[in-house]
Amino acid sequence: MGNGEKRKTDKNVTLKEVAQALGVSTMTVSRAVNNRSYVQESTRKRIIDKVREMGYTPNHVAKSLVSSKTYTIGVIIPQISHAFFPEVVMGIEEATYSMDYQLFLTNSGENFEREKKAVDALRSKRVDGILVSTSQDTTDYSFYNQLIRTGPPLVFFDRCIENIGASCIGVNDESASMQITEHLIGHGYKNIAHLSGPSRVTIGKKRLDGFLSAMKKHMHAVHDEWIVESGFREEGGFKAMTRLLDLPQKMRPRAVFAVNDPVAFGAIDAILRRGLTVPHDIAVVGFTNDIRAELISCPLTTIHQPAYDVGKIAAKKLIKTIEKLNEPIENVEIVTTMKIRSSCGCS
Amino acid sequence: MGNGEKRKTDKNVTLKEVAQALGVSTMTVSRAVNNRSYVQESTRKRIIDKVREMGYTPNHVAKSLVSSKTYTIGVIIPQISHAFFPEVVMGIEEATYSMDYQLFLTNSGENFEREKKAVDALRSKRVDGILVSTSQDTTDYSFYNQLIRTGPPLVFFDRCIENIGASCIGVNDESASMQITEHLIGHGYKNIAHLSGPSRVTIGKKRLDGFLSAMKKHMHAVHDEWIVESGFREEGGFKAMTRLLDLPQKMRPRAVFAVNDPVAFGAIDAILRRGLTVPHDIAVVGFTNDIRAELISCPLTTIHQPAYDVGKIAAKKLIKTIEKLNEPIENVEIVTTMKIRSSCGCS
DNA sequence: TTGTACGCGTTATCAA
DNA sequence: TTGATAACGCGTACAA
Repeated sequence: MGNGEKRKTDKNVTLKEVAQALGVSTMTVSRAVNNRSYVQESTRKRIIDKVREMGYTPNHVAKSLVSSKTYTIGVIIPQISHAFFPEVVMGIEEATYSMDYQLFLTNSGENFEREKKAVDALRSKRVDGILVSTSQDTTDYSFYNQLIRTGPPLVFFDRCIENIGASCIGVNDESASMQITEHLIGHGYKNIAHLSGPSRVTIGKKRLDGFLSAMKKHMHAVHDEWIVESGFREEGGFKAMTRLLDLPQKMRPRAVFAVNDPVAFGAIDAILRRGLTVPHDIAVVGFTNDIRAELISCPLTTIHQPAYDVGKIAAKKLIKTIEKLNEPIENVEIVTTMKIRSSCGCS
Repeated sequence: MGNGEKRKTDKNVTLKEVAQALGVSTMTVSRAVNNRSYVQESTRKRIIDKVREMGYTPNHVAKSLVSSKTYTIGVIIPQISHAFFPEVVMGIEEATYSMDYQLFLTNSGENFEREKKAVDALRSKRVDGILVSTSQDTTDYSFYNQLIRTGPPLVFFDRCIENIGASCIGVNDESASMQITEHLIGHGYKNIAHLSGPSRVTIGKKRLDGFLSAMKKHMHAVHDEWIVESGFREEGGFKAMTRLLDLPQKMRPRAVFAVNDPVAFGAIDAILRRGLTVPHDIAVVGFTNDIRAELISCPLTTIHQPAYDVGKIAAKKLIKTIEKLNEPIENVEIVTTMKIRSSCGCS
């Protein structure tokens, strides 16, 4: 194990070292490096050359300490595995890249404790702002209340806490839910159930409300048993659908609107395992337009959410909030489109 | 525009402020906050209370400046949109979370210039280490050569530059490619083409080599026209397949091994648009086990890459390299499994 | 045009 | 057990 390799020069080159090598002051080097005026062209050139030669890289840690600005934002997402979120992250990344920020990615795994830990870590890292989509068991609004009052700028995306003093970038959840429910109604379905998200999460509440409005508008009864809380994941959809399937035959719904596509997939799985078919026995629609939606054996009718745009707009909004003094607090609803496929039996 | 809202107290509380409020020195507060010894239990208690009351959060920027340690790693991925990478990121996130690091996510978009910019930005942020999967047009090894010599610890994952002084965490690309090619051969296929990744990217080279070895071993001819460079994305797969389909009938391959699943999807698309079918006219196999692989109308035979594990192991390796003095440089090959479905016509 | 002094928030070190 | 001082690398404010 002869170790003939050169020891790595672990220390980074500093302005001062460059300055000493050149016999000028640190400030002159600083000015040259940052393209400030009041540097003679000749010395600037000497300095830039030396900087290259010595492999100097500016130390943003030190810069941040004096400027209390890190050009960094923190992103907290609830589930990397739900395909919607990576696409949101793409949009965020695009915005941060073009505006010269860096992005800390954290994942709460739908767990509020982990979400709080992430917030604390990000604050300690002195991020300039935070982008959050709340976990499904985030209940303690006072946490965000205080964060918004005392912490860095914050923007919610997709899953928001509204009217708490932060902007929210999402989609038209309520009207889209109404639209897709009415689509079912328009094709003759009357007994429609809803696999709902946790009602304390905005999008869960809004999608439920949209569903209920549509049913009410068309004067269709909604039995209590037809609103089943499923969470946001496949397993939850499977379980919730199982409960519906266990209802007495007469009470069983003829169609199901799931709060999102993963839940719809779980529900479809439950239906098929009972030996029933979609949409013949039970029609199913979702919300998201997950990449799998059009590929499954009975392609899923759903609402397309422009995830990339949500991310990009949210990140831009956050950065504007960081950089401008009086950027207004807004609730932005990006418009969705309905994708009609065969799972609703409407074609 | 009445602005009745309270101005946000933008300044963070510092150790010094806590100290002054208590009439002790900064050091004592520092010691108490960091659970060091030599602090009287009574004063520790007073301090902790005050810290809570004033809402103090440690400033990691300042900490990092003195310790030159940021507990932060940078991750550079080539394509967020390829489903493989978000899953890798999940694994990385899991590891960083459990080891108390934060993760900067950057996306090169398969562009080497952007990749270099990302590296520079990460270095300026003084990350403790970097995790890279190279872009498909990364050619300038000297860049990484220098980075490895003068920069922070670096670990490659999936797409590596080997024997350059950094660890590489990937899968058994060559043997798996050989395996899936032999699977085709074993079912009677002789005229097999390969849609290859860029040969300068390790995984492109290795998968090609595995393919060639298998063909050679079974003494099947490989015409030059049957090796078509496709890149790593669907469009590339579509184009490359089109070239194969444009060959004179007698030269047309009977089966195709694509460098990854997106390319296979593009190829299948091209085949179907010609009015041909898979696997009846042309069999197709891929590599990745993308989430869509089993869902498409003719489910894809492919190699399952444990993306989550790749990410988790790579991040752990990097952090060990950061924290230990003499962590060895390794090439880790995680074992894949073949998923046989109908696209190869072997069932 | 260039240089000097100081401070950002924290910790290591040494003194009390 | 506690405190004073210097240092981390840089930029602001001012002086030369």
